[in-house]
Amino acid sequence: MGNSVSIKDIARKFKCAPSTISRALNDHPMINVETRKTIQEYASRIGYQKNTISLSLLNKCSMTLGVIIPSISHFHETSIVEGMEAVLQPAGYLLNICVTNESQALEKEYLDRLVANRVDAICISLSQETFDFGLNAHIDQAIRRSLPIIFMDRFYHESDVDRVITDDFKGAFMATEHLIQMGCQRIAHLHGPKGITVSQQRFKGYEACLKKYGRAVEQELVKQVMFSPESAEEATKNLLDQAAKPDGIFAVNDEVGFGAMKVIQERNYKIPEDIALVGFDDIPLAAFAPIALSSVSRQSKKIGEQSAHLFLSKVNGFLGHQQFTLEPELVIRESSQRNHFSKI
Amino acid sequence: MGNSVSIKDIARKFKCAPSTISRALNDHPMINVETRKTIQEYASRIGYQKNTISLSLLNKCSMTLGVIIPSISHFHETSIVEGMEAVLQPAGYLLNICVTNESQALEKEYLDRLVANRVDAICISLSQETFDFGLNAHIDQAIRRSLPIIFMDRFYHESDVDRVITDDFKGAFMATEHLIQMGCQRIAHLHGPKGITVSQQRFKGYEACLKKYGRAVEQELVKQVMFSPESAEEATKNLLDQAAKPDGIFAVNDEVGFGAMKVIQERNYKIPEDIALVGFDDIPLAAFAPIALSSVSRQSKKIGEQSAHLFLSKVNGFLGHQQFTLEPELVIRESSQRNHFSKI
DNA sequence: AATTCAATTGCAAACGTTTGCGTAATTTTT
DNA sequence: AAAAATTACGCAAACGTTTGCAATTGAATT
Repeated sequence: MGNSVSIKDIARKFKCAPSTISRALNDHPMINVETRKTIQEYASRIGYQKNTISLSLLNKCSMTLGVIIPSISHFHETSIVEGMEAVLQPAGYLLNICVTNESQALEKEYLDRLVANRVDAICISLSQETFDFGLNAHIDQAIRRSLPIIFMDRFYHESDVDRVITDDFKGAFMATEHLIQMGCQRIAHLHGPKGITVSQQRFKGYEACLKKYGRAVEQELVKQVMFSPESAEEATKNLLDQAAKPDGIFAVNDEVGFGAMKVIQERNYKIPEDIALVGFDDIPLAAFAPIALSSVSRQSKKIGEQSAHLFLSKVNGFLGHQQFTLEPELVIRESSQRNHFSKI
Repeated sequence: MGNSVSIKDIARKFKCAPSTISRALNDHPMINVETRKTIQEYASRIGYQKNTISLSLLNKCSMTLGVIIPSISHFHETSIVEGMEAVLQPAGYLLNICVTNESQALEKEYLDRLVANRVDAICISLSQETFDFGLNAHIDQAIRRSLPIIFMDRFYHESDVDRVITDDFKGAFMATEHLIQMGCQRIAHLHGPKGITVSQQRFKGYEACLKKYGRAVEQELVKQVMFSPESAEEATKNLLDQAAKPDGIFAVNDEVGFGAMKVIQERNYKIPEDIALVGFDDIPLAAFAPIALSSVSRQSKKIGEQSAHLFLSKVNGFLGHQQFTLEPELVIRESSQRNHFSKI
């Protein structure tokens, strides 16, 4: 930091102008080949490292992408980060990652800080607070200063915006349809917390699918859960305590699916014969479950990759907005594959 | 980026010097209260945002911490990031997160880039390649230019270095001792990939504990696994196929513990009565397992917090190196609590 | 009315790098 | 040998901000 060597220091050493050093280090054509060699050797010997801060100031680009996400503790978010990094590392970019914990206030503060740091763009998954109450003023302001904003998962304004999302509705639809095709007559849904976007989308997909097949949503087959084991287990117990039990369960995510599986097994029901089970997110542990858990993949890594590509295209001067909706993918495993054993 | 408004622009607008604007915006005492108000109002109206890049250049500090980690897909690493952010957000710092995928080459490149960006310090968990082959030259060089380097998990040089780690050896020891106290006579270990540091540390803890209780490591009770479901299941099957079966299993991590649990249940052994099971890392899903999985917590979040505090202390001028070793914590759940049911 | 003092504001340098332009030195061409 | 062209390097401005010091203004003191 304080004591790092600069181009000026090297210039003093060689009694020449800083510009000469700069040109030597950057292989400028108009430089004597001998001088260049001498300077380059000296620079690498003392471990000179270009100060990119001054370059950012000069070029008005920081080679940094700001990433604002509500959380970083789930497979989905870390996969997004992995996807971004895979694309942006080779392109020479760094990532500034900010976690908002679904708080609008923090999101606002981070956004300001990233703007102050002049990141080249921001990829954001809106906090629940921002999303629910439409508190977009800070985002709008950022867009107005023509900072590229790329939305992931949660967004607003259908058309005038860059975004990369997966179709949660469709994923839920697919999961439910799959259960129907496996012969399930009474399909329950473990509904996520009301306030959370994915909960709502996934319920709607479930609802729409039932409707398509001429079935109605039965209140007693929809139980709301928190994203905690206790909650998932309790809700499943309630489901199984009812007179008319479900023979299929679509869980809002894999964690909840795990809780359901636990209770189902404790009650000695067979999965998938008695009750078929499908989760969501396709976390790595889904395959590790006692009965490998069927799940819907959100293509999380692809969201990161696609967002990064969108960013690069904007850096390279692409004008106009781009919108990508990635297809969810149903991964069928033991927990719902009813012909699994009979086939063998 | 290109079109953002600067202090000079505002100065032109008010026909005064940039320094006046600067002082007004920073509440400098030697400024007319009227001027200040006018300027501040105008600035906030047009959404002026200070360019911190120029400040970084001037103050030789970027208010950014570089974080280099081998992976970001596990609970451990994301918790570290969470812990850091919790401490550093209020302090006004941003995080540059770089994922090396255990590659020394990438680690090197990221390190260079972070140095070029003049981050105020780097928190690093060495890549396996760097660690195994002692390819520390790039790290040493960074240290020599007096950039603060804080090691997490993997480090070298016992004393001349800042580091925050958890005692994996001790954690493994505790897990094994717990199984012994639960009355297990034949304790197996599902050993992680040979090359990985945690595998080695955890095996050593297992070994040392057995030794303390006058038992030897039995080759046929130690099976090596990859961190994949298939591998964990296969190894467990091998264990259970043997004539002398284990009555306790210490798995190198929770994912492997899940695989083991699956096979044990398939074979209709009872957990924990027939076979007690302990994992490692205490991932959130451990509590969701069909039989809630006992596990050793690495205090991942605390690693992040402590590293952040260490960083702040160095920023504030603390000289000399600091070394923290956090205590692992054994979380006992159903899978190993043998008096669990009898007590009720 | 001359002088001192305080209150505001301006000037310029600094941070590290790049780059267009000018200029000197050297070589080539007439 | 003079003119032109080429080569290699230096100068200075620019990016946006802060800050010590100088300068200006006006008021208060002698």
